[in-house]
Amino acid sequence: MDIDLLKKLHPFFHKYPPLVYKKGQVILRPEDKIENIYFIEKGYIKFYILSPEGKELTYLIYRPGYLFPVIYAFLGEKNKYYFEALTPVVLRKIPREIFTRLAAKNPDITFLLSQEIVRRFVELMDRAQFYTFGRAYENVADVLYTLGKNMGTDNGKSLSINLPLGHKDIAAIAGLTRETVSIEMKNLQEQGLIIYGRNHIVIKDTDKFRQKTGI
Amino acid sequence: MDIDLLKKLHPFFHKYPPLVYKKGQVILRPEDKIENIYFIEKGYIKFYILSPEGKELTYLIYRPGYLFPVIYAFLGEKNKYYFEALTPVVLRKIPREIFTRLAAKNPDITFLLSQEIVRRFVELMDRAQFYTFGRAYENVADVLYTLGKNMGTDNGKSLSINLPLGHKDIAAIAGLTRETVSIEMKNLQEQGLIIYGRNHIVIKDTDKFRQKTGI
DNA sequence: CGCAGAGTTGACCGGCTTCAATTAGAGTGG
DNA sequence: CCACTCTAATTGAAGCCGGTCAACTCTGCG
Repeated sequence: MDIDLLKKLHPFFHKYPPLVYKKGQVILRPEDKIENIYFIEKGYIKFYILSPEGKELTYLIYRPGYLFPVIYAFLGEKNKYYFEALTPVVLRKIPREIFTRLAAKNPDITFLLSQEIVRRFVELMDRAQFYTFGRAYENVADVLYTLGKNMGTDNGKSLSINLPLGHKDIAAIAGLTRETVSIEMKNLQEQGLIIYGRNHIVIKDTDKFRQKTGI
Repeated sequence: MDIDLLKKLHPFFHKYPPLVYKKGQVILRPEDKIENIYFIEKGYIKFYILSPEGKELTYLIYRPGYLFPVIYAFLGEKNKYYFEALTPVVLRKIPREIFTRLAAKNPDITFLLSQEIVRRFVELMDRAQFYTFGRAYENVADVLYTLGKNMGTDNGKSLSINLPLGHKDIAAIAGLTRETVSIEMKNLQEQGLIIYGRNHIVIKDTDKFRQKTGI
């Protein structure tokens, strides 16, 4: 787990001053030149792109312990993406070249980071299946389940996601419209599979949820 | 470029005997236990998944110099994917734990590999945009362009992809049906933007292609 | 109280899929 | 070299899912 990553990286970043962002604030936008690597100490970050027509597609949500933008940490290309505080966050930033040197000297960090990247890669591949083949309800179900697994707390049978996710946030992850997500969320609630609240979503019975939704 | 990776990795893998596969042969399937890491010395590998209904989704095509399955090299989870020879290939395989040790001792290899993984990550994210927002013709255009950039030879103005890609192969990458791809490929040919042949695709004028297709 | 943002509902539309029938082309064996 | 086979590609018709648009409700909050 990336708890390791949090432990490993924290000492290096801790000497830099904490940066606090409020929910909804954009930390990096496409035009920004990437000179720093950010470390998430607290809170959640939404990583998304805006299509030319202004539609949002959320690729991933980052949790404490992760770094961004990893792409530029490794490749140094031009930025195309948005990084936004999904909740209040505390970050630390470190100049890119210092991070690169750090990674070169600490192969265990590079390895752990690679693991994390691969893990996210797999997550994106799984999502891609639903983008292309999935029905709307499968797509929504997969988003909820994936969020639960990655961000949620596992209460044995149930799974709670304590994030302020509105229908449109879910829509942006699922690649659907808000209206469609509304319909599917209502279905899931009526089937008694989830509880949906302002700041949390609960998958009541994970096995039942997966079985009923077919994911 | 991963020419570096090829150079870096070749010495380590060279002592293992070459494995030859014919076009169309499946090298790894979901049921297989992953005990080895494969290195592509020659040829191209298709990396895909089969949905429960039997539909194929091709995530990526790997070229010489790359390793697979990277996911299991780093994570060691259960395999879900297919790896198949898209052309005749020559591989070398190395036991997983030996590779892991190799990576731990050579941070430069881990770093280069991470770069490659991130590069593929970006490729997949770009594709995801077209899965969700794109029209069929944009989707197809993007597949061709991405293949050209990654696998093709750049002749200044034009871009040749020397792979045996049928319409259904392109459909599996684009996440569309073969019929739809047929229509879009015909459009592209009639517009004089591409030449399509049994073993090659040529994007005649890259700039014009991008401009006309809007990608 | 009024406003803004979030969610609901329903009608309509359109692009892609699905299904089916046909044609074209490549590879094989006699 | 020609029939045979199999897969790939083409074409067309029909249907459906989800998108779009618009009107409405609900909620929290200043």
